[in-house]
Amino acid sequence: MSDPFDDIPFGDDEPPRPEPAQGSIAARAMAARRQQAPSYLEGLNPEQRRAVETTEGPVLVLAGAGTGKTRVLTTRIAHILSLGLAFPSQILAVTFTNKAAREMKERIGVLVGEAIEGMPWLGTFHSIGVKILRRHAELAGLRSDFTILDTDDQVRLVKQVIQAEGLDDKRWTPRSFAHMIDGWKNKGWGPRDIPEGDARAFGEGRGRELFAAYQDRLKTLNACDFGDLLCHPIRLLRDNPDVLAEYHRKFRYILVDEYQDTNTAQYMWLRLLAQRPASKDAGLAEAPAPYVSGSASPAEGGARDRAPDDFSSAPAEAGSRSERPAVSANRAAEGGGPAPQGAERPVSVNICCVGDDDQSIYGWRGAEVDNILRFEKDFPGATVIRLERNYRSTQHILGAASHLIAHNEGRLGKTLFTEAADPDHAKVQVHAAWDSDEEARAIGEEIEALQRNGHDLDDMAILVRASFQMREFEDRFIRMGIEYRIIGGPRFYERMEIRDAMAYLRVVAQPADDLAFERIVNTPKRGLGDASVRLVHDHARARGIPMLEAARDIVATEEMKPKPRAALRELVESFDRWRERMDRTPHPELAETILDESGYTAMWQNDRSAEAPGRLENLKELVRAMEEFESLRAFLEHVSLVMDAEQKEHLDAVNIMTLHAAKGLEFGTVFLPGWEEGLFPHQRSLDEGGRSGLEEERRLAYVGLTRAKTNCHIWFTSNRRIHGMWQGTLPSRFLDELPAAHCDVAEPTGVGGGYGSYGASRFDRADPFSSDRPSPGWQRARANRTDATARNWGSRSGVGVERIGYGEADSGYGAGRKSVKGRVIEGELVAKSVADTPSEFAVGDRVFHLKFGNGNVVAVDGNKLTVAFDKAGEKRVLDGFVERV
DNA sequence: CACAGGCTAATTTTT
DNA sequence: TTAGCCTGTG
Repeated sequence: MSDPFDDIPFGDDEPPRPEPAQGSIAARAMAARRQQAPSYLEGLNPEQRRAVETTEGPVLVLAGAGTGKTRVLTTRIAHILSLGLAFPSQILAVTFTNKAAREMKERIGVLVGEAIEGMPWLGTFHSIGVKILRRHAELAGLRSDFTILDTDDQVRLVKQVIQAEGLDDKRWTPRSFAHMIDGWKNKGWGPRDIPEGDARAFGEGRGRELFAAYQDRLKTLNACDFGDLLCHPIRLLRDNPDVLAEYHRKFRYILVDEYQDTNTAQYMWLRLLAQRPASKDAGLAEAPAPYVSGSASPAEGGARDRAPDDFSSAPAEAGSRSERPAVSANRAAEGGGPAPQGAERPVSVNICCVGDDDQSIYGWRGAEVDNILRFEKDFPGATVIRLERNYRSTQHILGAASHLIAHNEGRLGKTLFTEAADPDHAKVQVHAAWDSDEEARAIGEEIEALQRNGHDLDDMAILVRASFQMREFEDRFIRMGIEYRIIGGPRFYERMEIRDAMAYLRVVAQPADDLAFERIVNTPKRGLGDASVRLVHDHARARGIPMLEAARDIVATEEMKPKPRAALRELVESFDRWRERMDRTPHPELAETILDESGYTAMWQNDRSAEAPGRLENLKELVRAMEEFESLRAFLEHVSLVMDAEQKEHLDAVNIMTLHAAKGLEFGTVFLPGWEEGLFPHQRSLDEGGRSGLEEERRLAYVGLTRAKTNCHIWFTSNRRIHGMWQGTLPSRFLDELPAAHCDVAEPTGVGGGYGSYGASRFDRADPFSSDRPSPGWQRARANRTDATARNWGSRSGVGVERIGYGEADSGYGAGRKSVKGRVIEGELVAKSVADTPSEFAVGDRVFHLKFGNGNVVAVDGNKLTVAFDKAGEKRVLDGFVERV
């Protein structure tokens, strides 16, 4: 019904789609198509075709930039479906971004024809993680309607935990701890798995306890952070072999996009699903999983078709399949003849990973290039296919990129080449500018010139290392009247108004969602300030109930002053009303009602600021977007995981984005500004990542270069404003790593003749591109980095020392001060009222209340007491807030 | 509760 | 330089 996961019961392997009746025209057409090479295979080059047709066993496709990676992936799926090797629901295909998943779905649709059922298991690691987790939530200690917290919620929760532990959240910032937790979860670690050193490094050595406390809070909130969406399924599958076996039987084919970006948790997750450890006992070999039996006895029809449980039902196209022997599922079995399952080799599903180690640029968020480098060891007998035939760029661009990336060590090694005739394409142009101002102006002028020559702005891009560089271009382009668009700004669901609105909806759908409740309890302003919220919060924690329930308790008493109390009662009643309407009102309508009645819409209507109209517009868009979903819950899930801002404008505009955001895209002309030491490679990568940091920066440069189809312009400046101060800069060492044969030093065309004072550089020499690596420019850059650059870019040492000194001096008094206040009070509450649900107070008891002072209990009603206070008179209070004297 | 002023930190970003 | 956050004041 309205349950978002009702529509994916385990029986989804039987898509309710009509099969063409045997002998029907459709069936004959399908059969005919199988005789000859299907049309979708046409136009693939031999390597691509091999990657598509090697459906069995582990396959690693090393797909260089512009070699048709997505095409291979989608065609491979189409191929599997078209041969009837599996149902759509038996193919697990994972990507990193929703965008990639969407594109893949679309392209498969085109290949296979729209008749194909959607692929339920094509999605991001996280969305598939959720799907698994919803089904088996109870095995992870959650209810299946758990909430997914985004980064913001996560940080707020971490902050609460840090404060509850009595730590100073200045010294131990929630942000950094949330980051640490993410790091741990990227490795698949729970509180007990983290190394002692890590645990000691935070919160006065209490990192582990804090982590555990955080996980505890998540559990009580019935919530997951993003990391949990990977970690819970891993633990769940590992601890429940029967569940794992179900998925083993279910997924016949696994495909992974951008494998070089997988982190350790994702890797564990994949290996769990893709591989069973070698079975040691004969018993298992006799009763193998269906796909193993299929390979051991590839008889037609086969037991595999009639496998007893709904996970393993094979395609129902009986007619077509019996013509082909069931394909053996793994190489180990293939080689060993019948019943080789007892072998040491782990049994792998048909897993196909596609990636490019040279484009691994997400190490900083946990990606392990090592995963791709190790593939052949992990999956013995793997087929490795290299795609090196590039369809995107000119010889010069490929030459420059290849030469640059060759400076990295530990690559799997690919060399891109193009077969396209390469008449007189321009070499990669290297430009120097005096400062970033001139850089932006010159690029703007070049763009105008190109535009005059009939080039589309859409086909040009400026790829920067860091987003602060964008502003310079925006300013310039506005002044010059060049249309531009920024790719990768803030996301739709990250906007304040959207998050607020979502918080309302979340509280309605999930009353235990305290984080959402806290977010909107005083938005719009209701006069419920810190003190009121704290009261509710403390009561909720003390009794282990959701804040909304705590609020309900509190408004029945006189704990609060009349004004906030009335406001809170109003809010509680509103939520009751909305929840009551939830099941009988269409959810978009309900959302409108909520935003209206809560005063949220009015708040923005009364706001005179410039953004207010846009925010109202966004709210409307939110409501509109809801219409596409079956239920409020389905919608909530979509937003937390998937929803992103759509680019509406269709006008011709230059694209401005970071190098990271550019991965996977291509443009006729690409501008790469800011190739200076300290900016690119970025000082921080160097400081924190050492050599591997540098190599990742170099891969980023490689990604930048390979985005260009025909023209590529690299720029560096002699001066750049860093944190508001002008600094002299040195050309990037990457410039020295470009091959002379494919690059030109552009003549200065700029008006102000700007870069003369850049000083002696290799660009003044006759042969600027000497190929020996430690060229003068590089050496100079390195020599200078310690003084000029390090100073300019604030290398950590100086600041770090200072910080440690400050921190230690501060920790004693800072932490002490905070903890007394926050912790003790809370501790008392917990100690007292958790123990006794019915009140431990009796009529006649003498009690003390923080606000009302001493008094005598005159009536007891559950956890609510009526007390005759000596000074304040008779009041209704919560037992949690008084103590016996 | 709202606002002003001080302090801090300052890549990359998906889910 | 600047934006965002926190603290202290009215």
